[in-house]
Amino acid sequence: MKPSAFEKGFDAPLDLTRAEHDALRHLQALEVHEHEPRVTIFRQNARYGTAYIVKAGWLAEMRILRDGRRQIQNFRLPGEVIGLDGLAYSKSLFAVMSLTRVELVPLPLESFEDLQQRYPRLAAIIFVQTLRTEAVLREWEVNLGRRNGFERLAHLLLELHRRLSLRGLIDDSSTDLPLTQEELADCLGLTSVYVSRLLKCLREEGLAEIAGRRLVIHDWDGLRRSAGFDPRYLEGSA
Amino acid sequence: MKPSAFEKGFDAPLDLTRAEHDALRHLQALEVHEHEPRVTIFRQNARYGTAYIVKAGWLAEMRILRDGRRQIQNFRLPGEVIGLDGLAYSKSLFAVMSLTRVELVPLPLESFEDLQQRYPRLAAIIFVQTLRTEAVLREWEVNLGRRNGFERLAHLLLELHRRLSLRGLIDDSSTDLPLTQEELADCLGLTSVYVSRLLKCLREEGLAEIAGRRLVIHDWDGLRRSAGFDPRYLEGSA
DNA sequence: CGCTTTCTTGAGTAGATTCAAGTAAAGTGG
DNA sequence: CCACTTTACTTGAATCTACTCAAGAAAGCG
Repeated sequence: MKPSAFEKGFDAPLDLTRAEHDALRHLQALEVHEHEPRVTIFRQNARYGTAYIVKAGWLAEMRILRDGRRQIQNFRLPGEVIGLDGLAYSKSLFAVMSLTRVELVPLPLESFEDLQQRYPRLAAIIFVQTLRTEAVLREWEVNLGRRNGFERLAHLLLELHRRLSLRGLIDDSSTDLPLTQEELADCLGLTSVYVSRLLKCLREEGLAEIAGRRLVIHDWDGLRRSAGFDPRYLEGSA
Repeated sequence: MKPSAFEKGFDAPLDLTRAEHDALRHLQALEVHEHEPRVTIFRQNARYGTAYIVKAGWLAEMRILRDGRRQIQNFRLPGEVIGLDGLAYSKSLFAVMSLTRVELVPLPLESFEDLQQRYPRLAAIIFVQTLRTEAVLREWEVNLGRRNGFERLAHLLLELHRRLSLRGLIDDSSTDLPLTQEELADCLGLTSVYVSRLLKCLREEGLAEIAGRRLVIHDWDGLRRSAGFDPRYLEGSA
């Protein structure tokens, strides 16, 4: 059977045994929660119950400040886990929202120690994934702190393309990009007005363009250079 | 015996058994590496060997871009672990530098699975710490992306104060702050010139001041309000 | 005590914001 | 299927936050 994007996310760090694969399949078979696009999965400050493995779809993790300012902290794509921080905090520090239709496989936190016992390598994979997430957050810090608007946007588009492509979710040269300019702005620490101007720049310089909710990268190498993009933080343990 | 800052870092999430305490003590007794201030502990892009538990001192984790721009991604204080990302990446994505004299206790990565076997709760604590680190990085993203210079600086000072205080490292109302304005700027995504001006603001408004490498917070509550600081991301599983 | 690094302050500038108005695109209901 | 409403995007002009350049003061170091 061809591995799904869901399984690819888990396969990346270690090769799984049959039993581990079966455990994953079993989880999926048991129960899958579906949600519409733009639905809140975890509310900020709400108590955690269970975590979920993303089986399909895109999600965004975000913080909203009291005056309405919003910062998107990360995306979650198939094969990644949301709500794991319930292991360290009883109330969520950020919100999670679906960007597309999503399918989520529950991974109850109470049974996490059990998982650690029965499938230590699955637990290890989740730990490694957490470290990968950390690397992404660190890259976003660099993006927000030390790159200008143009570089930030270029970098984000390259990251998304790479993350999707690693999961086999790129059909052709263009990709579905279910983000408004407002949301892009909230990833980049910019305003939507300025993102619109930056996209125009990218288009005019023939680097990339977003049209009809799809992203097309025309000049991969030029884009990489102008973003200072180095994909190693997204790759396996290479 | 009074728990050291080192042990406090590990105590926070779970109470340790005697055996686990002994394991920690044993590690410390075995070998402690000391380093001078402003020394590179991990070079960017270098291969990982071992991780270290910080026993004493401050460190900074940072990324340097090709043109010299620098972003400090996080600090590491006693009780925290550096170099853990060696479990997910073979080459380090960022550099780690000592800010003060530091004492480091080696935690070899090859023996990590062993640790997981023999002391699963120590491994669990390290996992929870990793999730806490993630929360700090997320807060820095918010700081960099959606707060202005004044708020960013105020927020950082409050975070540092809190993190030190949780480890029992605040002597009186003032704290040692081994950071140049250049380094503060590289945490905040600003320039050192502007940080100097912002510090003047803080001083003039009677909120806080840095003098002679020490931080004094005069108006805790005013500072909290102007930073929008909510310390929950630093606390236990409350 | 001289040398270097760090900090301060001023003046001019640029990257990004705000405000505002208009256009295009996407839903919604008759 | 079309008129209506709403949401998303584009563009211009004015403004501001934070930067650059520069030069002098203060502090740390050998």
